[in-house]
Amino acid sequence: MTVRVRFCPSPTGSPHVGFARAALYNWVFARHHGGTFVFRIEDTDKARSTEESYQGMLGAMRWLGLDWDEGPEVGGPYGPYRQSEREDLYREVLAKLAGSSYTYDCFCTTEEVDARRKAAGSKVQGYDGFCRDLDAEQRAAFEAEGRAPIVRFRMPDGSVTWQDLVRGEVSFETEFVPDFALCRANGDPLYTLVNPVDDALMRITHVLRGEDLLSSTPRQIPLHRALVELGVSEAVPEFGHLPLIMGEGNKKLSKRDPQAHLFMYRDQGFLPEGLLNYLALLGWAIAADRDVFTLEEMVEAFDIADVNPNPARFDLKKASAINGDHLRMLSVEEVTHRVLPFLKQAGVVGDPVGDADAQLLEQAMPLVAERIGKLTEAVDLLAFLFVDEADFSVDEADAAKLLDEQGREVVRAALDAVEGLPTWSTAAIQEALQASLVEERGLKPRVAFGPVRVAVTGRRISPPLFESMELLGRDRTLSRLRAAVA
RNA sequence: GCCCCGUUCGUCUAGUGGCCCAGGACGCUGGCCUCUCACGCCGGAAGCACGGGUUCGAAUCCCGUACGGGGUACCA
Repeated sequence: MTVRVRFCPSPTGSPHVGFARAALYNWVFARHHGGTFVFRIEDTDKARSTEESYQGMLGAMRWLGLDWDEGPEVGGPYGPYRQSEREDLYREVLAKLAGSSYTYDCFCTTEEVDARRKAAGSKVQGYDGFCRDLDAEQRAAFEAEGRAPIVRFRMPDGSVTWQDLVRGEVSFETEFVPDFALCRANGDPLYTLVNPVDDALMRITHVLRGEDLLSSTPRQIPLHRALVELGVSEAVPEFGHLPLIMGEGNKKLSKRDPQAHLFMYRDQGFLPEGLLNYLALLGWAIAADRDVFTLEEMVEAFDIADVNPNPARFDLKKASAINGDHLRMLSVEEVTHRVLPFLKQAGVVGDPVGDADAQLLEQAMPLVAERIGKLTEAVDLLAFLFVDEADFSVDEADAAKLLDEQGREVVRAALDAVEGLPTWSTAAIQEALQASLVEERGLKPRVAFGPVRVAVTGRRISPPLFESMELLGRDRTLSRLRAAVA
């Protein structure tokens, strides 16, 4: 049997980290088994779905590098893949169900149901089955009142049990699972119908989703069985419920939580492979003593049975650390390529990049590639090399600390030592400063080079000083040293 | 309230009855390296929720309790 899995977000709001994790696990599962990864858009809720959000979902998948075999823009044999374009299909299936004994028409309002539940002192919430066995006369009476019925699924007696791919055996007594609505009174199909119907129609074999949907499974399995019985599909899929990702306060990470937003990580300079690696760790481990790996390695090693069922807290610090490890796995050329958009956006280099800047960048990147944990950090480290001399400024707080009277004295000495250098090279600069400041004046290296660093780069934290001075060039370096002591 | 799921260092995890007086990672912390910051290296503190069983033997199996989470719509 060929594995077919799907990832089916609702385009409401911006994609969040739970989105990325669910997409990742489904994608990896499909790739591991050589199966098909279906991307479907669940936009049946017309009031909440937006085109902007839809575009965001596609953009998020592309940024993450999770490609889909069937879905929007690539098509496939079971399309269309946006539920808003599948309404005819749902109405067709709904008609089949309505013509069977698996469903019944229900005329009750929510208020009536609540009132009856309350009066009966029932512990169970939701529908009470009032309309299950209406006769023709009762139907006629409701219709005479002008009521439009909805279609409800008739839950079977007994229990629903399945082998959850992540949790093992899970079982619900159906007395606690009320008959549920499949459509609105106006005929609009609901998620309860549409999600399992699409899984059935698209021949999905494994449903991997968040634990928040665990309690909808005892409704979906009987519905799937009915669909098989009615010839709509061939088999009931297997289910696996992934642990939820928790945020602050140990609540499910919600769209309201700023840490939840995927694009925040992209904009902060996370690598998609770094974020994905971290997300994979929330519920899965590749080995006992290892937690940095590539997507390919994950595809190779992934087994849904190894996924941990308990919820995990999102830890930004560890996510950053893993991201840093991935950054250091990249070649300098690759880091340069990834950093470039951030440099352009910050206006550090032009767009397109000029020849001189490109050359300078190529020389400077080896100095910064290893010392950043996020792509945006390169911008701060590199800006001093590219800025127009007129716009160069020294960080005030850093200047206050290091360019005091004593610091300026050091800078004067540095200026003397370096001004007449016959060759302007890292080695020559280092030798001259070392001799003058450390050996001659007996200064500790950090005391000697700190003020010079601030004067030349504008900050206490910078790429290595002597290399920086060489790259900056003699003229600009000297003018900055003079400016610092003026 | 009711139903379901879960519970190993602060956090993420390894562990599927003896290899565990519990291993790794992030974080924290002492030190080394060092022109700053990172990186790298060496060391430290820190955990099997609790109570009963089962067993020669339990972090691992069973029951209960506590705690946490999810669900409970004509949302998805």
